Amino acid sequence: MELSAKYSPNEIEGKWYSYWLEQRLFESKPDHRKPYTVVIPPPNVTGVLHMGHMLNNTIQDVLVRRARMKGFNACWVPGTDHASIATEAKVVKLLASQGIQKKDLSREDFLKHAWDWKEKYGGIILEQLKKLGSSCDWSRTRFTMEPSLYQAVVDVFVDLYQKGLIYRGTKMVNWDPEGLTTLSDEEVIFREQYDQLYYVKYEGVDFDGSLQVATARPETIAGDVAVCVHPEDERYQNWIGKKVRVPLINREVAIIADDYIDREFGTGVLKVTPAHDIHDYEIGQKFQLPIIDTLTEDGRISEAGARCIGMDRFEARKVWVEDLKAAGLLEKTEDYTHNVGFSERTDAVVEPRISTQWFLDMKKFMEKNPEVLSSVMSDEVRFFPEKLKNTYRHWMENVRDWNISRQLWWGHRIPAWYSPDGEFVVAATAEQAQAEFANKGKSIHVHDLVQDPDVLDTWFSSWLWPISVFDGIGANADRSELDYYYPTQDLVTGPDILFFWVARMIMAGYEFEGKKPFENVYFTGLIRDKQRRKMSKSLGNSPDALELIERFGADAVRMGLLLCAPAGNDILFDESQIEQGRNFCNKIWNAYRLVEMWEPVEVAQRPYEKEAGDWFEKRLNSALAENEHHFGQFRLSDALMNLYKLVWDDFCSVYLEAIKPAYGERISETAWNQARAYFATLVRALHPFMPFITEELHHALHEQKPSAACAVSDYPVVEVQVQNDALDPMAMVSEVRNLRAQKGISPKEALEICIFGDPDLLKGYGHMVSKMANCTAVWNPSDRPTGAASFLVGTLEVLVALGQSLDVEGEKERILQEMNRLKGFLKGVESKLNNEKFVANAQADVVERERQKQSDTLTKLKNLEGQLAALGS
RNA sequence: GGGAGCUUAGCUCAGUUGGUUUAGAGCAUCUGCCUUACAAGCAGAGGGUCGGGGGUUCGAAUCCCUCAGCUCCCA
Repeated sequence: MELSAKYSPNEIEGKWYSYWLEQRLFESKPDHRKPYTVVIPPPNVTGVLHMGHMLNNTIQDVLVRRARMKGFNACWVPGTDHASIATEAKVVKLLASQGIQKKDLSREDFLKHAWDWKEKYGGIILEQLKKLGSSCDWSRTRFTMEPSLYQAVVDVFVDLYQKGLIYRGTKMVNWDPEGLTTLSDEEVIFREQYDQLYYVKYEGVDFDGSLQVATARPETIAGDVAVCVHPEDERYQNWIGKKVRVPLINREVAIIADDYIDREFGTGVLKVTPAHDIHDYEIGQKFQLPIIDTLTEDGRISEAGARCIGMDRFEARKVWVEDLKAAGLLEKTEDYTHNVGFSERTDAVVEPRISTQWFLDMKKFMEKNPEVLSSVMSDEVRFFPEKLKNTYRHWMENVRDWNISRQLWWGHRIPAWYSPDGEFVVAATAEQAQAEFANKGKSIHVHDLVQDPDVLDTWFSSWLWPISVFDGIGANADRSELDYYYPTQDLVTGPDILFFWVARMIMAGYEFEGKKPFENVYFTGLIRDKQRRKMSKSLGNSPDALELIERFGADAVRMGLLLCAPAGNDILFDESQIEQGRNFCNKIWNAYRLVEMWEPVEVAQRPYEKEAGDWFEKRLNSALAENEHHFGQFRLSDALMNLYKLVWDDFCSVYLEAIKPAYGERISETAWNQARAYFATLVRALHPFMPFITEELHHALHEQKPSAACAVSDYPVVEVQVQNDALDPMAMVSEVRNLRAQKGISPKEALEICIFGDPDLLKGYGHMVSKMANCTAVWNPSDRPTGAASFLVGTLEVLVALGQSLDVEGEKERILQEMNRLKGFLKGVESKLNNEKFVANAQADVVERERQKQSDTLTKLKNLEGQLAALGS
């Protein structure tokens, strides 16, 4: 069969993915084996595959495939997240483009549209993950809003309410004026913004003169209910307790004093606007001040705002500034840089707003579940990279109550029921709510109960994911699978959802199962472009993930992403990395072509074949041993690089070249079989990283009849503990080749080299060295050749007779330089050895090593002196 | 403003409790090669006073102090 010189991934990837699915190799059922469980971070149901997903899922797939080959019962559970606010925003936008406003729709009609959208686009991303090669158990695909998972969320809410961990309260929350919903603290993204700081004059009522107040938000002046200074601020002592007039509004408000005030900021006078700032709100509470909410829910000026009513808050700011200026009340303006909160989903500027919402009491929760923090700090749950433990602790120690209600329709509806007079109970169903009311002595007809219109924060369902995908939570829990698969082993996710998701899964794990949800968390980096910019739609710097797979092949893309992706490090994406992956696939492919091309013959194994096999076997075993270590530390890019070099350098450039039959000869059957066996081992070691090409070659190398698919074959194990050679024979080969390059001697021209030193140093590799360097070696001849170029390999001295063509002066110069370098080195070594404190204090093996260095260097210097003398001085 | 972390070759990164032949890798670069597996290739080479300064130590990329620059998290 003629094989193309170029590897074509497109022809084989689809074939093997179908094969894996037909053989049901990714499906998992509880059995006698140890489980290895991974739950996918469920992508948004409306999402499409982007670079972040590819990285994340490639890492998961590497871990899962390796575990599967190692004989674990590997179970990778896929699924999607309903993504309440994100999906609702998309549906609203889609409807708007069709001329339909959400407010004109009933809840039922809107949800129908949303489900239609979900049916149409939901799961696209899962199909895309298959293109990447993800070995998920697709028969287990879950969705956070499917009936049983929905029910689990409702049951959990009721349970936590009954335990007193959930409460309904009125406080200042984050309000998204575009999404028209509250947000948790974690959904507010602070970004630095350049603004103006306005110095506004508040005229005295019962004193002459005025106070100057610095504010960035003049449009909220109508909500001012006081001005506040620091009690010890000498500038304002006389005015505390007096009154000023709110500019343009003319309301008289008191001058109060509180040590919250930062005297250095602005003029040291704060306008107190409790409805629109969390700190002002707290001061307002303390001084029992009224609250004047001057904004509407969509961020416009309300009736209470007195001026600019109905105008957008930022438009109103401009008008306010103009009017203040016109009235002579704006005294100065200065540039001002501060952090402004934006909605994670809609990017609208978030408003602090007083509102009645549902909260999870974090303080009580953590008191009840101290393991949530301690398990991470003690490495019961291990974080990779470890530094994120600090971030986690900081968050846990400062976290405020979790606002879990959202003013949306798409999501799990809050199971709270209100009687006509406004009282509420929490219950899973209306009937149970009715019973609850009856217990309280209230007889209410089911039809008169009104369910809370709000839904729950998306993360209030995803925090159950590692439990709920196994149907192990809620009133209808079935523990049979959960007991087998839980706790899961590894979680792979981005650091951006450490608080949103990882922390809360740990919370749910301990609260509902009394156990951690996973053993290890691997945090990937963010994918950035070459200029370190985040990938984003608006910048247009995000490559089309599927198109990359189409162009380069999934294996190449996976490799390109992994090569430079240590845990927690951002990935600077560059297409050249994917090219490197593609080139590697091509290299492997061509290695296969070479091996297949050979026609073995039944003769005794040749010495160079034997030596090359011995050499490669050592490399193979030490690389496999190193990789066990790398995987233990989740150092996937190191493990991959290790295999890359093993295949490209050691296997292809050295081993295959070494056993390659000379022109007109044929490889021995023994060597050929050995080469194919090594190749098959490499293929299996590479499989977790590059599943497609390895599956193809696995079948090819077993002549289409492997005992099992590569995906479920045995992961290569380390055969023997490797004893490193005293001298790498390839160092000798490189030096000879270097000499050829320097002297312009063709590789085709055979050389005779004289080696002085201990022949044992190259023992067992003589034939291989001869073949690779195209030379014959004479050991320790009695006569030194004249006119010889020389070099050192370790302590071995090598001479190559060049006769007339030798540049004697140049050679001398080179030797002198090398001697100088060695003398400097020797000086360093000897100053250590002559230092009594070193010899006395350093560990014995360290001292011994220095002695070895000394003697080796002296040998080298002696050799060089001999060479110099031989050249004539 | 509070906290965490980073700074090693042109680029991206390793560097294990301070000592492993006076710092390693991949990519990029340079030189020579169309050698019948692969030019998506082969062979070879060059390149860093480990951000600056100070200290501890027999010994510092590694520990401490300080200065400068950068990143992330939280408010």
